[in-house]
Amino acid sequence: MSGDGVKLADVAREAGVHPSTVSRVLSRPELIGEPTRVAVRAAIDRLGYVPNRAARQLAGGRTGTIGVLVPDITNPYFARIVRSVQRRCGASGRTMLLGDTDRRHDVEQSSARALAPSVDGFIVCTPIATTASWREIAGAKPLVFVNRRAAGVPSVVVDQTAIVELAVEHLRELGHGAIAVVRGPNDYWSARQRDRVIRSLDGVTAVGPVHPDYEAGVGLAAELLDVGVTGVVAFNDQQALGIVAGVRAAGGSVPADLSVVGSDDIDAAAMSSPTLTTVAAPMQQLGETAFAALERLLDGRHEPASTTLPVTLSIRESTARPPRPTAVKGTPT
Amino acid sequence: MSGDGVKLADVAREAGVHPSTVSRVLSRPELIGEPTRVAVRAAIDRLGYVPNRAARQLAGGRTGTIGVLVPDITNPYFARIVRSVQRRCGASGRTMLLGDTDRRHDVEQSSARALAPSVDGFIVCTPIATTASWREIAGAKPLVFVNRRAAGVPSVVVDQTAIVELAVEHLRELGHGAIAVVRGPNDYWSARQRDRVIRSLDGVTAVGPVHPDYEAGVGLAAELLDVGVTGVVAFNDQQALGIVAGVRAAGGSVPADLSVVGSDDIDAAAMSSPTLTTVAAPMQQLGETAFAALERLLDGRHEPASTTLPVTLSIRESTARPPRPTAVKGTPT
DNA sequence: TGTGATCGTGCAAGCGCTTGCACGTTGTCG
DNA sequence: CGACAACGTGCAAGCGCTTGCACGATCACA
Repeated sequence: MSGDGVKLADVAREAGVHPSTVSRVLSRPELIGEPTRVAVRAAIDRLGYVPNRAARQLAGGRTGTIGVLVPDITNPYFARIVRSVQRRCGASGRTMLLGDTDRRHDVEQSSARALAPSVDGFIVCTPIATTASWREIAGAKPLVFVNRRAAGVPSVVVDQTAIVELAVEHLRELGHGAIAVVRGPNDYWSARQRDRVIRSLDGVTAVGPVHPDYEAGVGLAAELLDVGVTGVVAFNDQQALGIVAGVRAAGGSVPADLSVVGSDDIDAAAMSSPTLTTVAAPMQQLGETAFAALERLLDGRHEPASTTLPVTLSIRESTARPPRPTAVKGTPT
Repeated sequence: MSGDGVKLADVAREAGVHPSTVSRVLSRPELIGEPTRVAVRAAIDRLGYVPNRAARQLAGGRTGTIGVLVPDITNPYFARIVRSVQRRCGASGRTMLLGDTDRRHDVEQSSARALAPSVDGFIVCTPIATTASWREIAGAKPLVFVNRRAAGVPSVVVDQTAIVELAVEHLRELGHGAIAVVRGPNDYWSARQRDRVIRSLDGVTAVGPVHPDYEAGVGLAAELLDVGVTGVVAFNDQQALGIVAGVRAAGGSVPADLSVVGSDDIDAAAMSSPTLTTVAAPMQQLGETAFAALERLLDGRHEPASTTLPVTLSIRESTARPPRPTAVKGTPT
C-alpha cells in the first residue's frame, strides 16, 4: 500500500532481523533459514518494499538492467524484437534500457558507451557489419548481436541463405524463369550473406544494392519491369511494398505482371493489397534467443555461440504464375 | 580512450583538485572558477570519464532517467512517440526506460511501481481512462499523460474533436451525405471525446464501439456496405486499412463504393493501396511536448497544464466523390 | 561428553557520487 | 587600513544496499 520510501532497514526492523538478512532473502534465499525467510518475506510485502536499484547496483556491481540498441524503433521488425526482449526482462525481474541509434553508426558506439555503466550487458541490433570497435565494448560487457555475426561475439541471426532460397524456389515452382533478387546495402551483414547465395543460384539476376525501404522499392519498379523479370525477391517487406506500389504507378499490376516476394513478414505484409508473399522471420524468437544468450553470459557461462534461426515462407497474394511461363533464363546452349 | 572504470576520484587526481570540485564542475559549473573548470574538463575527457549513474542517483536522489510506458511498442503510433522522446532524452543527457505494458491495464500500474524507484518521472501513454490509482503515482513522481487527460495531471493530447470534424467535413465536401464514424472502445479517453463530437454532428451515423485494429476493420466492412453509407471515418489507420481490405473482400472497392478516412497517419497509410486519406496526428510533437512538460515538472516548475495538439488532414486516394451524391440524411421535415 | 563441522545470522566496510558546511583568499568600502 | 562580503575550494557525512568474515548455536560422531 504505502510502498515508496520503504527501505531495507525498515523491513529488517519490521521482521526483527538484521538488514543483511533481508538482503540475503532477496538475493540468496537458500542461505537463510525457513522461518526467518518467511517472516522477512511477509514483512516485505506488508510494507510493499521495492529495492532501490541504484543502491543495489552501487553495492553489488550488477544493475539488473540490460541495454538494447536498435537502429530504428519505428521499424516494426525491431519493435517486435524489442517487445519480446522487454517481456523476458519483465519476467526475470530485469529492466530494459532502450537505445534508438537513429540508424547512425556513430551514435551506436557512443550510446553504447554512455549506457555501458548502467547495464549488465547489451543486445545490439545493427545491420552494419563493423566489428572492430565493438570488440572493445564486448570485451568489457557481455554483448549479444542480433542479425549479424562476428567472430567471438555471441549472436543470433536469421538464416539469410534460406530466405533467398525459399523465395526463389517458390517463384520457380510457380513457373517463373526470369527472377531478380534485390541486393541490400553493401555494409549490411545480411546483405553480404545473401549476395553469396545469389551468386550461387543459376538464372537469378542480382539487382542493386538498393536501400531496404519503401521509397527505394517504388523507384526500383520501373527498372524491374524493363529488365523483363517476372518475379522479384525484395530485401525486406517495406521495399517489397514499395515495388508493388511502383509497379502499379507504372501501370502494371502485382502479381499479374510481376510477382513480388518480401522478407520479414511485418504486420503491413498481411494488411497490404495484394497481401504480400514473404519469408517470415521469427522476430519474437530472435529477441528471446538473444535474451537467453545474454542471460547465460551474465551467469558466467561463457559460450560465444551463434544461433541461426529458421525462416518460413508465407504465401499470399503477391505471387502467382508468370504471365506465360518463361523458359529458364540461362546461358544459351 | 580507456574510459571505463575511471571514477570521479581519478579525474580529481588528474586535475589536481578535490573530488567534490569535479562533481560540481559537472553539476553546477557556475560555482567553479574558470581556470579550474577548464582544467577539470580537460582531465575529464582526457580520461574519458563517464559518471556512474547508480552512484549519482544514490547520492543525489535524481536518476537522470525517465520512464516511458506504452501499451504496445509495435504499434507505429507509439513507436514514433517513443522515438521522439528518446531523442530528446539523448539530447539532454538523460536515459529512457521503456515499459511495454502489453496493452494490459494491470501491468501498467505494476510496472510503473517497479520502475518508479529508478526514474525521475514518467511519460504514460495509455488510452484507458482510469485515473484513480495513477494519482497515487503521479503524486509521488512527476508524470505526464499522453493522449488522455486527467484533472491535476499534466497531459498532452491530440485534438480529438478536430479529427472527427476534419474527416467528416472532408467527406461532406466530396459530396457524401451518408457518413459513418466508427466509435472506439468505451474505456478509451479519446473514444469518449470523439463520441461527444459525433453526437453533435447531424447526419452522421455512429458505428461501434469497434476495436481499433485491422481485423476489426475487416469485420466492419460488410456492415458498413449494408448500412448504405458512402463514407466512413475509422478510429485509426489500422482499422481503416482493415475496412479497405474488408470492402475489397466483399467485392466492393475503395473509394468507388466507400470512401475511407483513417486517423494518425502511420507509415502504412501512405504505403497501402489505395493510399489512405487520414487525419495526421503529430506523434513526434506529442513525444517532444510530453518530454518538455516532464522536464518542466522535474525542474520544479509545477504547472499541471494540458496541451492539445492540432491535427491535419492528409488527402490521398481512399476518398473520392460518392457513387452518386446522396441527399443529406436527416430527419424528414 | 568433547570436538569439529555445519548452519544461520549479525557486523561493518565499502560501492562512487553529491552537498551542506567550513575555511582561506581576494576584493571592497568607509 | 581594518572589517566584511563574496567567492572558490576542500572536507566529510552519508545515499541504500551487498558481501566477506566472524561468531554462536546446533548437530553428529567417536
